[in-house]
Amino acid sequence: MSTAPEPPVRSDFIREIVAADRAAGKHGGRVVTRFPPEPNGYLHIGHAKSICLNFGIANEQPGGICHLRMDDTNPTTEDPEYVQAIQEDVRWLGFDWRDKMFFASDYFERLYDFAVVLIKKGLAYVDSLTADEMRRYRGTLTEPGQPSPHRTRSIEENLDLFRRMRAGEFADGTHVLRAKIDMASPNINLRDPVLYRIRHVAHYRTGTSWCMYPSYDFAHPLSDAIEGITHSICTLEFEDHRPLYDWVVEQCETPRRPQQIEFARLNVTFTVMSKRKLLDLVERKLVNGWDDPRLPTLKGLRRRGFTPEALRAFCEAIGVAKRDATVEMQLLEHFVREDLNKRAPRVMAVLRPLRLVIENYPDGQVEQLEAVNNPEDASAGTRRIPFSRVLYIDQEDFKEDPPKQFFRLAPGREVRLRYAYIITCIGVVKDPNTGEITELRCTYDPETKSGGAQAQRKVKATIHWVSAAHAVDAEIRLYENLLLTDPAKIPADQDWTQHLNPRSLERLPSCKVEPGLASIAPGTSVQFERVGYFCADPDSKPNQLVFNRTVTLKDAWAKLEKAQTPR
RNA sequence: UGGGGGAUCGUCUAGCGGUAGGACGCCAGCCUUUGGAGCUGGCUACCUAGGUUCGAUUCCUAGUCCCCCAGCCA
Repeated sequence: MSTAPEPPVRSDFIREIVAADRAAGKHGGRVVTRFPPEPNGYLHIGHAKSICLNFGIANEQPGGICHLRMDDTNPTTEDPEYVQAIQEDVRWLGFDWRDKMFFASDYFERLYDFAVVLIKKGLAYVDSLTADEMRRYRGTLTEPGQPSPHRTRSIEENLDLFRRMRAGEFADGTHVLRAKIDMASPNINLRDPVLYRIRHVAHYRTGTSWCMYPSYDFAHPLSDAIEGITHSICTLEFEDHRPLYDWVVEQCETPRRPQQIEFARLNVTFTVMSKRKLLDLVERKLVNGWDDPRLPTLKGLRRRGFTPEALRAFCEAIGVAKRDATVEMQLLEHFVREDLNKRAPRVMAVLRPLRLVIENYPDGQVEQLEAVNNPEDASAGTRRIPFSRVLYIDQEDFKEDPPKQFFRLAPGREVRLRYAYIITCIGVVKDPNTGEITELRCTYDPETKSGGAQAQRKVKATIHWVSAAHAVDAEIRLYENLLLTDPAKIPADQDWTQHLNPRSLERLPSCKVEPGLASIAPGTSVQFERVGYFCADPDSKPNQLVFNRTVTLKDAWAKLEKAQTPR
């Protein structure tokens, strides 16, 4: 398979390094990257940035390839369910690892051998301090650490102890294997980091073959080296692990020496990205599972109606750099709108129905009116929608006492019904007890039918509608920001969930949508004209459709209204 | 107060000694049978102070501020 490399749309400091390395013949001119998630949670949009970067770079280079590797060195939190989900998400995003799917757990035996090499070189030792003691010996940010009393164990004793650790002779926490580097290093990562810890826990892939597991700092660089990774791209917090990364590949004398490069992770306003917080939301049932459309998980975004194209365009637009950055949610929304505007068929849906009767329209008459499916795409064609005497319009499109600049329906006013007629409101029916408006009485002008003689007449507004007798029932779920505050601005001593937006989900159970939608497949995106982009939810049933609002349309009136009513 | 990083429009991001550019956002207007889309115009930035230089966002010096690190997590 020799697909031509894709030209990079824009460059960044990492692509510059890769290009320079390639030009200089470093790594034999090869470019091999990897995306190395730990299968202990679901992927989110921050991972998407990393996926787009790693696969993007590989795809741009002749012969370049990106591996998918499960960094599964901690059996206590990992699960095959996540492995499955991660693969689905990466594929859904549009990337292909071909046959390069790997597991760090497949390297356990080789990793063990590397550890033995280190011990034999006098560069690793078995320590028997408790976790607490080890912490005290480590020193602090400003004070050097002290050597463990076990630091001087003989190579023979270390070899023996390490073998017995593997054999299962010791309980959890009684011994660890540590690198022997420098307890006085100003870089705390170099103060004899732990390489192996005992955990009598079954691993989801290796079962009970092992009762000790390598740490990230040991397994990661070696996994990269084993796979021949050339550029090991990770986030900023690993920057001061790089000397350790280099030490491990150097001292283990691996034939290949990958190079670690760090970039700033993605933050997005009004949402959370940390695994801990996401898990918190799911476990405390503050959201409805990992695919809750309010979550920035890829599963959540997919269910919400975000497309892979939009996500990739977003990841490209945000760039790659080293400074901490928080991208505005509006940028993400911009890219879904841009994508869906080109592709989503237009349909009409009424979210909060208000009954409207056209007094001079013949009772029992039904017309099939022609409507354009997508003004941005002529090939999408047209469809027929039924029109009759009794309709529903959205409550928002009528005001008994319209404010300035409100162009829609009001007593005595006329508006166009999209693809239909111009109507005039001649009466308002109210519930005698509550005063609530229950029905609008209108007349229509038969000459103003769409495409007809008077159709060109200018009116201030066009509103959407559905025919009451023909409409299909639907539940529509509206979403807003998960948080009211940017997580970065929440004080650390505060429970961040206090800042959750109580209106992040609003269910509208009694919506009416046009009949053509009756058999829409879950996952399909449409535009509800004048309202927003929506995606059919898997909860949909034949006579009870469910839609998720992906994003609103830009709304000039909402902005005006907000400006007019100072709080 | 140790070490590692980073500071450019409101937000991301470009710049590699020679007029500070792009995207989102915002504002104004045009257009419109979606107050959508589209189009036009506009808005706002080099952390500070010195120095080198004909010329500094870029190089040097000294500060300031922000982020990360004291897991047997990754």
